[in-house]
Amino acid sequence: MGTPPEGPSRRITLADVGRAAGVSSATVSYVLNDVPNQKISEATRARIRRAVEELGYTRSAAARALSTGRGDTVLLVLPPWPIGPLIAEVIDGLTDDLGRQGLSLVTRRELPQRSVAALWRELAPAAVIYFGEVDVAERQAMRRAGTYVTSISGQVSDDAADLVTSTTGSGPLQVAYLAAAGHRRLGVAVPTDPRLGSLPDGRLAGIRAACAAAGLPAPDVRPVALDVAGADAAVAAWHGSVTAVCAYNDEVAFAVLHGMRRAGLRAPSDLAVIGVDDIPTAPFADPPLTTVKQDIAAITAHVSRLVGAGIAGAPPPPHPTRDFLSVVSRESA
Amino acid sequence: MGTPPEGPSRRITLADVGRAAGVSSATVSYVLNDVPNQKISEATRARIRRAVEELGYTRSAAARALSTGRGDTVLLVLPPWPIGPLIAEVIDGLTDDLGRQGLSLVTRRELPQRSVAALWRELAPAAVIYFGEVDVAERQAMRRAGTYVTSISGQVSDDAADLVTSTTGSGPLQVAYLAAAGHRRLGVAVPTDPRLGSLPDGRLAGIRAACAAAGLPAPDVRPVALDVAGADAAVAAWHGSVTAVCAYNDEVAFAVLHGMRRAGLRAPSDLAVIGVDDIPTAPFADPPLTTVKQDIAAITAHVSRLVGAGIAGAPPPPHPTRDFLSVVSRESA
DNA sequence: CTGAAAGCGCTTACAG
DNA sequence: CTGAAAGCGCTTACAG
Repeated sequence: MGTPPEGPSRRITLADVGRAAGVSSATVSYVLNDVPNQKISEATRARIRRAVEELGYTRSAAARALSTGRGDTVLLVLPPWPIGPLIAEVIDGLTDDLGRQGLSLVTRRELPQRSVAALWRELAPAAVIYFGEVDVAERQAMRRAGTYVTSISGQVSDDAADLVTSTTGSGPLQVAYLAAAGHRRLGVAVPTDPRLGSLPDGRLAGIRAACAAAGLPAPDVRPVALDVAGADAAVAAWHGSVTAVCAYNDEVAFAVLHGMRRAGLRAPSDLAVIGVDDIPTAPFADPPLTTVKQDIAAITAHVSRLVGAGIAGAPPPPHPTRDFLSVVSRESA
Repeated sequence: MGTPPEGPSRRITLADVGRAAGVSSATVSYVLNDVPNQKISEATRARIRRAVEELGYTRSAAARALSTGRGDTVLLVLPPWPIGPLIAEVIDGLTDDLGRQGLSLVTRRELPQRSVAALWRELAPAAVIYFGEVDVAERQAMRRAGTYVTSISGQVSDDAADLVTSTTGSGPLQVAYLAAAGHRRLGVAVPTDPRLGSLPDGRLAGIRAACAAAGLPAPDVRPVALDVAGADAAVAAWHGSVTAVCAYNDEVAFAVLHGMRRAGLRAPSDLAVIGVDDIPTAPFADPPLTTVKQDIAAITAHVSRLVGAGIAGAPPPPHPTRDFLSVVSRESA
């Protein structure tokens, strides 16, 4: 029913705890926040903690945010492209990892209408994590206001300070794997979803650079739509001219494999195919899909540490040397 | 660097806007919130709106939450099971739809350690949306405190008031589709992931009931692990004894199809297979997967309306009569 | 070793 | 038609 709350539902406050423990609310705040240089006896601390326990006190995020000028939330800005299982995993990992540090992950889709800056001002999050490119001016404004800003990005960043986490290198890894298997003429299958924006370009650049570095000819890049006939033309063009194709991701790889089946071609003999992501169905592709896997758990763990340190004003943790990337070799390449 | 914010980064407040517009902060608050019965001249309103614009004012979520006792956030409690593309879509849709109502979707994974109630007290969200079962006591406590609670659930709910959105029926739909195609002896492929908890049981119950209602014999239920050999035993057992299988979801269907390939069997002639979800790669299965699709956009739109009405204390929107479900018929069944 | 008090930025009866 | 003022629940110099 629409009846307003009534009766015994008053919120338990710091003052309530203080009263129960026989101290002021300030003291409670001190012990709850482990404020240093505040010599409070162990006995008092224990009494306070017990009162907290007994009353079931939880502090108000709003009040805390208001008085400190900064909340315990971390804003993850989701790009407008479709959220795949990978991003889901990232959200997941970040929620867990940050939660362990007392931070609440808040997710916001980046929409053309609503500016991130507006949401940022409203929420006053402790940090914001971008997923991809960051507007330089926006980032600076946030930093000036004391918000830690970082990004999980495919691009190499120009922001020396903390935009460090890179999840690329998948393209080069695909190329290296195929080159090691003796392939020299490579195709690249790029998706056609316009929502992906310039994302495929970055991946593509990585592949092109890797080909050049390895002394391979420039790859034969072709769009593959995610529908049943999407790969037909590309497969026809590749067949004979190219011996292996790097797919933008596993979904595109599935489309390519399907196109090959329609053309009576087999992987890897007629055309080797390698994906990116290792989605759950990758092992059940026909043939089972060789793909590049990102260690999402490691990525989120690192980003969480980065954010934690950044908020505390501590030096950032050393950037992991390994690349969070590996190829899982199955049968398609 | 770790330097604290300094210089011209003071936050713009209601009072600033009031000063600029030559009114009190209270008046600004009134026009910004469209408070009724507060006869403020159009001229004043315009002046205020211009000041807001010029100063780039955005109100502090924390202060607002603190003074109203309720934030503009909506907490979506994510179940501990793995987040698939479907849940990602739900998050997505809800973020969009609720955002349009001025509400911020906040997502929290349900973890064994951290209680939802604690987070709820901290955040003081306007509403919480569960994904599955809700603890009755917890729900009541939240409601008593004025938080709107609802759930997107597979189970039919006992909570007459507002736990209305049901996303099940996929099982019965699978059965109906197969029965219409002349199948009578059905298999069911259930996943083995322990994180799914009792979820498959609900689906299974639906399938069993549908079989009984359609006069079909009880289905032959078998677990299918999501690895390469996972479906082998089940496929061997089903072959000959059963003519079609309902997979718990598309991923399981992929595993079954893969097992069939390993056994030299073809769908649908040897065994028809139908999934649930219509994941992006479903059209590229071999053969293309027939599956039950949920209209996520419609679901999130409805839930958003439900939440919006619930928060406002308005009567809930009529429950949509259609079931958000349809089968997309491809070749596997 | 601990507390009184101001302040964070809003909302909202209440008074005029 | 509009404003002064109390209050939401914290944090944090400051005083003792």
